[in-house]
Amino acid sequence: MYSQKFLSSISIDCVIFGFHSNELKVLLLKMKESDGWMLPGGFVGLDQDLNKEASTVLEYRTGLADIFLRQFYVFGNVARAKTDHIDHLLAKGAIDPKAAKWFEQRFVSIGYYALVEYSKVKEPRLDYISEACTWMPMNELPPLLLDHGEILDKAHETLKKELYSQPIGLNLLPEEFTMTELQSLYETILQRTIDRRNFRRKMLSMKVLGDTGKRRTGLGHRSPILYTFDRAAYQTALEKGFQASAFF
Amino acid sequence: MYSQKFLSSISIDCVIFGFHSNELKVLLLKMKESDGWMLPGGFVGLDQDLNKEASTVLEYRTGLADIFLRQFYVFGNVARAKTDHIDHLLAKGAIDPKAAKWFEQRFVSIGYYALVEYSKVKEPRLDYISEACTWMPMNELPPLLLDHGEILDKAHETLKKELYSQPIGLNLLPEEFTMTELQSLYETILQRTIDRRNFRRKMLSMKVLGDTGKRRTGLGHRSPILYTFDRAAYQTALEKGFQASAFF
DNA sequence: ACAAAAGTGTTGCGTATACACCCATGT
DNA sequence: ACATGGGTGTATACGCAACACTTTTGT
Repeated sequence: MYSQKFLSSISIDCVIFGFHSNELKVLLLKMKESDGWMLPGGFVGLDQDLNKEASTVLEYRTGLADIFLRQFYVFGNVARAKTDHIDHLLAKGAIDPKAAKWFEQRFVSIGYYALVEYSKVKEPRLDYISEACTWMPMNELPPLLLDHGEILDKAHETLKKELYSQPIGLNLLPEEFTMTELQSLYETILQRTIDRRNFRRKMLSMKVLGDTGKRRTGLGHRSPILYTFDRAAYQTALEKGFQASAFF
Repeated sequence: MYSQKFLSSISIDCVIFGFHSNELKVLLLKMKESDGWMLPGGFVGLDQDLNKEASTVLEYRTGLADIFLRQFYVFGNVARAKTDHIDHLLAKGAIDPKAAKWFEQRFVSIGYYALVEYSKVKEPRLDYISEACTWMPMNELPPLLLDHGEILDKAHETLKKELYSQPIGLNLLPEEFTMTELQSLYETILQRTIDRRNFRRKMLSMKVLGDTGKRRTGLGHRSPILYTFDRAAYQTALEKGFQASAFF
């Protein structure tokens, strides 16, 4: 049973962001026998490191390993554990009654957010209490169960902040992309427009982009340059961060 | 017993920062029957909110309520729970053997850091396994048990980062202070020197300082102006943050 | 008078912002 | 040829960084 395999009272919730057709999307689970959606999550194996377990959840859902994944907040209010929907699931037979005790307990949930390349995720995997696992656009989110709406908001807020001190995009875009696509990603996350020319200058000054020499053709206009991320430079920028000393 | 009162597997560790005689200090517990020191911490009551419980720990140790207190990271590696020192404490009789099971379990610990006004903390309170609770300077830390050294480092690192996007000082300085004292706090946290004139200009431009009209006298030189924080402005700056849009 | 720290202003430089024109491509 | 988006440059403003002299106070 659960209690012999997992640490009790602790859960992990993952906000998995993807970017597709100019929209920021999140991977959500549609629960069986319920109108509500949830964030994919899991529990912590008795002999597993916490962060490792979070990437296991991620890998299970997306099939992707070595992905940008980061803790952003711990949700530990008593009130978050209104288990109405668990009762509902039990009543409907979606959860094994023997596991009821486990699911009815109060959980302190550690929130992680991940950035993944939309196109690399093939068929998000289901578990036995979910009837669907799909990308949902951030703009038109379905109703979320428990406090998952709040968790999602906080993740988005964190992502916005991180954008200012770190490069972002390596994990969200395909291998090769145009400057406009990169800008579109930034605009989507920040929810505002950015001047094209200034954006380009700023990005190039970061020295994390490599020009592939190639161009994307077939559009009804001038062919844009295809860029890649310079992995080494990107990694350095991630670790060191920007503008940490742009003060005093 | 513990397991009837607290969520299992979860602990809270608090890094409580204070500032005194130009040194950044941390409140640490000296353990009975051991050479090691620990961060003050606690567990989460079954019917208590997580953040609330963290401020309970803080209040218990310092006697202060309504203090700057923030989550900064969750420490959840399996390896962090080397319980050698627990065995030691048990052997020495410092822990009730009936509680052994509780203390021997693996904990995932939620790290909080707090900023408190050194002079407001009278006698840090002890518990039954600590023989001392005192302010220790960050520069000359004693040996810490478990992964508490790592936790402390991460807290300090976080504090440094936050300094760039938020005002800091309201919780660390006395009600009235000179510009030099404020600068000294910043220099101590950042571990570097700052130009006096630039610092003053920057601080005043933040509009969070109020001139009390008073001056500190009795020093062998020109009497410096005493400032206070404008609480309302400070609070706004905390919530909104600085330079969030100093990019694009 | 002297020592020690506080108060004050200016200049340069780099970076963010605002803004407009020409270029390449597919239809 | 034309429409559509891509590529490029310049001028301005603001903020950070560097830097030196005068003022106040206690001894």
